[in-house]
Amino acid sequence: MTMGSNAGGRRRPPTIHDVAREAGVSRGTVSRVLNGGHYVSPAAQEAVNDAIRRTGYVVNRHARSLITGRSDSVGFLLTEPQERFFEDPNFNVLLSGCTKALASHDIPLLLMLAGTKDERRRITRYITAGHVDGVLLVSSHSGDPVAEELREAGVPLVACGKPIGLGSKVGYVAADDRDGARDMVRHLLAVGRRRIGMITGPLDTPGGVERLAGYQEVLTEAGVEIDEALVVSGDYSRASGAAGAERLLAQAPDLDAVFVASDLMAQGVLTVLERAGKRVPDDIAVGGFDDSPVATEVSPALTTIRQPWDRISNEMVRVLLAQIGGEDPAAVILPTELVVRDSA
Amino acid sequence: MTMGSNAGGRRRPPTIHDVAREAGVSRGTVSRVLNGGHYVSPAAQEAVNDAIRRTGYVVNRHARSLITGRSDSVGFLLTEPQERFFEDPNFNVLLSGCTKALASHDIPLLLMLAGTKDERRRITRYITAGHVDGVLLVSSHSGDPVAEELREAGVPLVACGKPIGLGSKVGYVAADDRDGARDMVRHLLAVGRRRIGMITGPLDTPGGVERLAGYQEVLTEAGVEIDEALVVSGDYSRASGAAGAERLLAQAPDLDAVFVASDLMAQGVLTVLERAGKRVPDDIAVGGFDDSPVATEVSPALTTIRQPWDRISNEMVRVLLAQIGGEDPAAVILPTELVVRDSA
DNA sequence: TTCTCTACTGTGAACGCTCACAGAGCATGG
DNA sequence: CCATGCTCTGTGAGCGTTCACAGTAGAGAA
Repeated sequence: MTMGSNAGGRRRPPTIHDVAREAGVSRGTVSRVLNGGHYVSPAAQEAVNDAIRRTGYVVNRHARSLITGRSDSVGFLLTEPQERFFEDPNFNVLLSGCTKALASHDIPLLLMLAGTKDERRRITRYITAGHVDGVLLVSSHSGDPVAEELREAGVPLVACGKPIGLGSKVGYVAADDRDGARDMVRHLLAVGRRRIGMITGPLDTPGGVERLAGYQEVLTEAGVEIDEALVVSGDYSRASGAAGAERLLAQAPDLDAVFVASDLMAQGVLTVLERAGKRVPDDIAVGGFDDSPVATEVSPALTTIRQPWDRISNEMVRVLLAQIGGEDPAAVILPTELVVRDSA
Repeated sequence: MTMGSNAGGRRRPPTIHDVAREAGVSRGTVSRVLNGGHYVSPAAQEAVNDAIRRTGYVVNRHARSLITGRSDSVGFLLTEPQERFFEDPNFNVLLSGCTKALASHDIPLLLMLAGTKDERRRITRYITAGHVDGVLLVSSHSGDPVAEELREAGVPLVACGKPIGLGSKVGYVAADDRDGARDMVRHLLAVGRRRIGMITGPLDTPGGVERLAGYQEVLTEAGVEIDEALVVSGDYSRASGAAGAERLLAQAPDLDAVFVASDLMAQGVLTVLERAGKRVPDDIAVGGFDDSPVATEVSPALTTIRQPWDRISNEMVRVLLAQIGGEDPAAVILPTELVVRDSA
């Protein structure tokens, strides 16, 4: 234990050379041990590992990157209007999931927020210069200029949710929105509801469109007439959920259930219903989407569709690393799960 | 415009050598232009800048870091139980504020989440190996082993909120919790309340302690007797706010105001009060703390204490960069602001 | 003139690593 | 016996930058 507790001025850290000398082998052998250990004798292997432990050696990533051309880091890029995502608890789950999945590969995550035009320019420049090996993208909007530019530059890219307007050269991971919506509406039918309204997500995003499609499909299958007045659109935010509920109550007083495309909106809906004197689920059943933390914090607890955020983040990382490794971009659709609680 | 739109396989990017040749100067001169431009003639300056623009040159940070020993990147380290922070909208504001403040210095932020023991080990290793120049720390708990180890290794460190148990070698930036609490309680007194309860934050954190101290100070000054039954403790979460409100109502039915140490808890309080048939603010005034997004989403909108999160993140970055530059760790206390809305 | 000082420029030498290559040792097969 | 192949090891070069140093030119002072 000659290392450590050297408070203040840091001393020069051991290099691969020091390890080689300590282990009685050459730099090349140490390097081979560090990178998988192929073509290394067991004896050398052990000697090197011992030496690494004794010296407290940690690879200098800059030197490695300089020669390999890889940075061994990836960017997490958010080009959405940030308020929307930062308000959304799912975003944090996604971000932390990706961070941890990457950490297990010893790859740091660089957070990149593209708000202003200046930031967009800077970030594009940073990424295309090769300072990260690939990018995890959160941007459901169509025609995202940053994403488009990165795609053209050939940067490995994996989006969360199916991206609009980007070609086939980007991978993506998404929950099966349509199937989730189907499950929820089937459940509402199963508990005896017939006048089922819906508050959709933004309809310029695939997620928003798919959830609406699932809703319509099941009703059609069940022979329930689709009433235009029962569908209003929102943007996933609490406020838009409240607004949607008010419109819905006005347009269709005989509503007996509502499928809300996000839990956050559902929270707004519950507030409005309570104020309007409607009991949930007795008078009106409410189904959410996401299974975000708020689902269990509201009263009654939300029946909702769980998006497998942990799996989504893991898959995003897996697909991105594969893509960095030279594989073709993959599209992954993950199953959702109906979570029945008190609201429906 | 010979660059760009080279879809697929990236070509070798221009180096400082290419720029030098293009500008008709030496590598050294280009390097000097890149690093502040001292001791460079205006003519050379211009020639180099032109050449940079023509070639689309971007510095190779790995090569630079290899020789300077700096990484020109900083870590954002979260050692708290993550749920607590990820649930808190302020955390996102802090994170995005730091990211942007750093971006304006062209310094990437590496997100580091220390949950499991394995992650803690990995992160400590990563940081002490010098892969980041400094660390922005979110960890109000006392006796944080990761932070302690980093401090001992001499890593520049700036905490958000006054850290407990860390020596004077770490900088920190905090809001003036005590003063904020004083302002709120004075306001409650000013609107005629006398039986003022409090739901505190965690009392093993300076923030929690300070807010309680401010509450007690003002009541004492005002000659109001401090009643033990009027103070219950929470942990900043919605659920603990609700629980606190229930205890408070049981212990002190004549309560006419309550100062809640976070907006999130206040949200829980409002729910309980509504259910108990208490009108806010008529029967009971509610004061929050943070001015987080929920403050305006609940009804009635919360009167609260605004923490200057944008300034906090900017200051954290400023202090950290100064510390990396060799200055001594600084402690910065920023003023809070009373925001009067409907709940008190 | 000559000497000094300042402003500017170019030139190796690093930084710590990986990679290609050469070569050693050993077994196998003809 | 050499030829061939395999496993393993060491060596030199080079990744793209900064830094220390040497050196040039011109201005000003002695």
